[in-house]
Amino acid sequence: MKISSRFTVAVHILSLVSIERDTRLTSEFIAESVNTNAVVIRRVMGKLKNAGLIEIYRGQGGVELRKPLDQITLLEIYQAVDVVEEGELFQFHQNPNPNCQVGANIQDVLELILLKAQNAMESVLNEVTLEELVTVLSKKIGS
Amino acid sequence: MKISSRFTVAVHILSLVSIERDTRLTSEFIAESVNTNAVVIRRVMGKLKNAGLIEIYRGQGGVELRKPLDQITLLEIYQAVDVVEEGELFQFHQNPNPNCQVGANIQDVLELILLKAQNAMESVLNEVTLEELVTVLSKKIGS
DNA sequence: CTCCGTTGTAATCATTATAGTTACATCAAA
DNA sequence: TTTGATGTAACTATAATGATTACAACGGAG
Repeated sequence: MKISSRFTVAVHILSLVSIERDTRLTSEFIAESVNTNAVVIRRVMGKLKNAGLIEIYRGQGGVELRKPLDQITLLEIYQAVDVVEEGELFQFHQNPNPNCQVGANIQDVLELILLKAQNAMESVLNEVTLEELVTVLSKKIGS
Repeated sequence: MKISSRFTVAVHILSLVSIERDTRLTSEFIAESVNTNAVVIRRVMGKLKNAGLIEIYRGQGGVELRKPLDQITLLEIYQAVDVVEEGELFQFHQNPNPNCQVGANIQDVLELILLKAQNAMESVLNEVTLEELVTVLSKKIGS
């Protein structure tokens, strides 16, 4: 199991938008950088737009960030593209036997722990902003 | 996206084995507690056996833990059932454009962060033993 | 030694998510 | 009005998941 590349693609897109501020980016251009189809890019960008992270210009094309880089966290991007449902990273089996003492109670007990685990992962994403990422990326590109 | 129920089913199985120590558990019995097919249980148990967590008796049936409860962490169970590949919780898009500065460098930068995120999640699993879980579960059953 | 219930595992199937692709209506600027 | 871009539906291929059937192999009870 892997978390959909929609998330890493979204980060790629936003980094591009940030670094190529002077260029008028089209979905076709971005698709070439990511190495996928332009429609895939448009779909991800549609979600980023719905989340209020970017503005997309029809007609002539072009994308703009709607928030300062240091106010966009990786968690926001992750949530924008719907890769993991809230509190449901781990799949439980449906309808365990309520007549079995273990079956009747295991999920409540386990769920507490798994929520904590998911939360720990997402907290890391919440602590990193696009600004930090782009700074490191720019340095890497410059060198 | 959700992490396969193999993991939560495996925890269910091991809890049952621990709590029903006096019973000779068959895959059919366990399947009724989980509410699934006996073959699904046997497949998960096969992985737990390969990981050295349980001993399974053919012929008459029956399962036994091969390690003390306090020496089995949820992380070990998670790894035993192969639900997430090591360091690959997040899917990257394959072959980003090496001629694009962002495409050529974004993955290295992002990977560091995502490994940290995965690690944070798995660390929580590593901090919880079956003993702790079964203790809470038993209390809940007793009350 | 044979019988019987159980495990181990292959094979098949339905369902779902992902990602790619084509097609085309809609839009906005030149 | 033309042109090139976006938005989105529709379809496809691929893969993972979980359920199910079938059956060989095993091992204890009689």
